[in-house]
Amino acid sequence: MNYQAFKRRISDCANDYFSEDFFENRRNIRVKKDATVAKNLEKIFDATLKISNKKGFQAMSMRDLSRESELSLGALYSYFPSKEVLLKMLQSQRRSITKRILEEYINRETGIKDKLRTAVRIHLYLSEAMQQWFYFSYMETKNISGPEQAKAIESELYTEMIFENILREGEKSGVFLPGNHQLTASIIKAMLQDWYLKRWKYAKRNISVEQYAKHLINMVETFCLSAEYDKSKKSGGENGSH
Amino acid sequence: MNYQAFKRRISDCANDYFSEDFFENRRNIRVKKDATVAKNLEKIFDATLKISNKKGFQAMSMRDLSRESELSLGALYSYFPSKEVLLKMLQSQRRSITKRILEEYINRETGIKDKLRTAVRIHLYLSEAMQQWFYFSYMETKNISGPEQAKAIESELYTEMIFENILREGEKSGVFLPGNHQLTASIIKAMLQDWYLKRWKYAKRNISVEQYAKHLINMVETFCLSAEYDKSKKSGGENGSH
DNA sequence: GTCTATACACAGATAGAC
DNA sequence: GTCTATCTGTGTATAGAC
Repeated sequence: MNYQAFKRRISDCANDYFSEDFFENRRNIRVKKDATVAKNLEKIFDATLKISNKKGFQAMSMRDLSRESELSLGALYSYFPSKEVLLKMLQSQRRSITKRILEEYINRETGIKDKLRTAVRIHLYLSEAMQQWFYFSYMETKNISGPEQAKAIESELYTEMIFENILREGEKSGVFLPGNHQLTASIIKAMLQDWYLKRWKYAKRNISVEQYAKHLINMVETFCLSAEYDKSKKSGGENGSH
Repeated sequence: MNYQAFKRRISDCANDYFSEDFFENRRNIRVKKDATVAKNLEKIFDATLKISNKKGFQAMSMRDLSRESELSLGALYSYFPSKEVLLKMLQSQRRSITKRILEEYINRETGIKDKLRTAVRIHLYLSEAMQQWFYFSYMETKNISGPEQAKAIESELYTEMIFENILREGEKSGVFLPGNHQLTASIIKAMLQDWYLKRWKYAKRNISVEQYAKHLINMVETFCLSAEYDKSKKSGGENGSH
């Protein structure tokens, strides 16, 4: 599975505006026809991400959004009742996609070593395919009050737990070394996040998502794999990172 | 050098509002007496960081700041001509401190392995001592236009270069393995940043900055140290991370 | 469904008394 | 040096025509 194949695979389900998770938001929308809703919501969400990633969600005015989305101020407000709810809708729609795809790919793997590799790789691929949203979500949800922030934290811990569980399970079967798996999982998460938080840097250096994935997997396995499973380390292994 | 010792050491110079780097900002301040300026600037900066870390700098109104800093709106404006300049002043003052201390400690080391350890450790200690500002700087400077953003990027790359150079130098003397040092340095930076970006998480888990530093150094050395220098790996070394 | 015009609140910044 | 009172622009959100 490389990035190109991944991107083709998810392109169908990416515009799913009427999945279960999103459905409660449907009542916020005054417009009747589903096709119109899907088309315009996508314009609105895209515009929101584009502007917010330049100057922040707070600093984005509804007039900015109106210009970029090519809908009038009045029209915008028939898709959401307030700017705050717009953010909630965007978050719930994108989070739903992300969770579904991540789980789908990880559950497909059986070997524990492959599970770790796939988790790293798919997370990177996802954040590459939806870079604007991942960045947005990281930067904006911290400033939101109440239940929306709680969901952001939950989401952070959820991904982390995936890695922690893989490491723990791997330790039991002797594939991974014992250690502070929670802390290691946190740090893996941090490394994954850097890919979308510093996209400008890696783009400038022509680091592809494949290269980054390899380097990261190499680093994690060097640290986590127990001796008998660790074939590549200190031997000039084939993957070339070292 | 542990964190407590570090904190005592830097507490004197932390409130240095009249160093060279900051001096050009002195003319923005209408108030004459240096002692008054230092006292009130600290109140203003602290309040700015406190409010901004809750809801973002954009969302912080001057009335919020007035309340928190216990200075009237009018008084505030005798310390800076605009909200935008306030941010510049805060950034230049804190950046100046950070750079000075980081260099001071790293240059003190001679052995290359110690240099790496100290760079990691002092960066973590600094971001622990000035957590609010590190967080603020990360979250806010992305949304700023022009030269201020350029400075943020420069600062990011500067720290990264410190690590890249250490790894490169260590490779020459056979202490570190060859590899993509730039990429490894990026990732080290990401791991360092996680400490202040996810402070809430580590606090809740009672992970101390010492523990985090140890884990991180262990991880980096496992990956970078060449075989003959790597004594702790796969042998249940004394530091207990594995 | 989408538009234009507008209500109303609150932001940043200043004036001038003390 | 610090205060209160106020100016002026821009923000979110709505009303009502088409």
